[in-house]
Amino acid sequence: MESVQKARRMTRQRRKILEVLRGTDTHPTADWIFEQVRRVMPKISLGTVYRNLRVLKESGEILELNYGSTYSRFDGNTDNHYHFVCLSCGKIGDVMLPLSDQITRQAAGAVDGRVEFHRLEFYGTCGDCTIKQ
Amino acid sequence: MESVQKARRMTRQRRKILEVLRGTDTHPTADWIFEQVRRVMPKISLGTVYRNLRVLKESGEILELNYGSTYSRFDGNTDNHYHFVCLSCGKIGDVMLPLSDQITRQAAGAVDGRVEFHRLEFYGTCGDCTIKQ
DNA sequence: GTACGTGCAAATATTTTGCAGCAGT
DNA sequence: ACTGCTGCAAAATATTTGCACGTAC
Repeated sequence: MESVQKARRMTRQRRKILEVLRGTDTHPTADWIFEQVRRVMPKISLGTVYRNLRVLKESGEILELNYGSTYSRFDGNTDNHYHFVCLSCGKIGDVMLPLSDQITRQAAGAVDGRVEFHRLEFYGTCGDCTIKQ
Repeated sequence: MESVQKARRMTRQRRKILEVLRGTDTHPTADWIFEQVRRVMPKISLGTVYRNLRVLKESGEILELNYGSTYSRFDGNTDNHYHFVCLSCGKIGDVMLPLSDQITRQAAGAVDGRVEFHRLEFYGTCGDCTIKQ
């Protein structure tokens, strides 16, 4: 019943995907990452992007976010941090607020099971959209 | 530029979908709701379920949740409350913890824009799955 | 050399939509 | 009667997968 860990290879594609993700703070979609990588590797396929995003997520090198849309966004910053989602334009930003262990501990008492971590998202209207309104 | 509010009709289908959603605390998927409603309305279509879930969400009568899966789950309890997601079996439970306005206020100072509300999810292993391991 | 990874294309899965007739108000 | 809503089926979207070949180790 033990799950066997596969040997992972750092391919050119995987390295580039990780590089793109670490080089932005826009929390991009799989398709956006695909377009960026394609500029330097025109033959890469979207399937490869998805496969790598899954591998990278499983190994804890990136995070997958699904905040109220039909598609996933990815985050190359794995320090646990909070997000702010703009209800008007859909943009996702980072929130520079200290993580609270206390919140997780509080929940531990209110839940049947073991709480490992928490995720907190703020929703509202971002600065740009407030101006346009 | 004003968005005009449409008159909504409480059809048999819409009423039943809402009833199903309010009658469970399992945070079901659109498909599960479809199967339940189908037992009493065999001719209802999945498209109608999706259309109604959207209308009900827009009018604030239900919540849509997307917690790390490829599909949405829905919640008939709109008192803002927190959720606990089991990483092992995917089950979503409610967390009976008092909502914290303080958290939203704290974020307001750390974000460029207007923060309206927050969502907090806890992740871990639920009681059932802890036993099985 | 081995076996994991890739590109391609087809398959899935979930959600949305056009349309003609139905039904709530 | 007016206009929103339904069922049906097809379309759109996002993601996954089978396969034969390629490549990191």
